[in-house]
Amino acid sequence: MNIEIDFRSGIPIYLQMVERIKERIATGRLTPGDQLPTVRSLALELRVNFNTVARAYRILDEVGIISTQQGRGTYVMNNPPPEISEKIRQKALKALTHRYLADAERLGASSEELNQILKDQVTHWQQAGHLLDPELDNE
Amino acid sequence: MNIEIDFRSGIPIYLQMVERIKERIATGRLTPGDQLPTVRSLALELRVNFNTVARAYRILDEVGIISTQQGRGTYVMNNPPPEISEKIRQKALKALTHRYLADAERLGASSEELNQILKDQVTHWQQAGHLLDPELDNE
DNA sequence: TGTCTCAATGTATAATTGTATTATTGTACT
DNA sequence: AGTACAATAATACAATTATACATTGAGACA
Repeated sequence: MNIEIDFRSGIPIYLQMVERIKERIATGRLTPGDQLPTVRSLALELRVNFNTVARAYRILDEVGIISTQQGRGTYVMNNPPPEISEKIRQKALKALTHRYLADAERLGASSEELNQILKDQVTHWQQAGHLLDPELDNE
Repeated sequence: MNIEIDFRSGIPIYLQMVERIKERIATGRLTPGDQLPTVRSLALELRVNFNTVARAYRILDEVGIISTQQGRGTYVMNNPPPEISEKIRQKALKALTHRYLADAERLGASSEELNQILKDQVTHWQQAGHLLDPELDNE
């Protein structure tokens, strides 16, 4: 990877790594789909603890620049989609809704049941500002 | 098989697969006696290691939903009793709604816009249906 | 008919990868 | 000195993958 870190600059290592990786992506030396070094290999290369690398990766992941996947590795994400026109956006939203309702119907949902579930989840959506993960626990 | 999994959701792949397959069975898209894809073919389709598929199958096997047989394949067992099936159905509906709202959020939909679109489409869906309560607009 | 071979299937175990939690270190400030 | 806090490291853990293995069944063939 050949990233340069200055241990005496006073700037935290993980922040330096975030910047260096951002640069790589911005300049095209890293492109969507590319796998970044594993936290351990990059840590070895930079003579740093792998948790420090993981911290940098996590920051980039939260911003959506890369995707870290346990057991698989970390990958450069697709470039943020260009501004989509309002009409296309609305069309996509309608298609999405159509598919959703079709699936719900297949699941035998009545309009009342759907109404209830939507009200419930939209409330959470608005309160949290984002959506919570569905519950996957068994029974 | 056309199963959808989200590598970024933070939910383990094998658990996502368990849920998706449960949904298929609960909704009758997979019926008793049907053969599931081999661990290798499904793994290839999902770009995943076949052991991950095997892990999902094993979980479903232990619960008695499917039957995996070395050298033969894996098959859907008899339908689970209705009360279990109903639980799975509800959970599937909630997960479906969650994914829908997450996608809609990504498209920049406000709750008001969503409400309008849903009202529109539900009208077409069931002529009788008034899906959303008006008070959802409030606050 | 028997059995041999082999491809396709699931299984078991270890290695690789990221994650979470806790401990250590360094630095600024009283 | 002492305290508080951030950065880093140590350790244990969970998910996924890599590799080798065991089981099954279909076909070849004597």
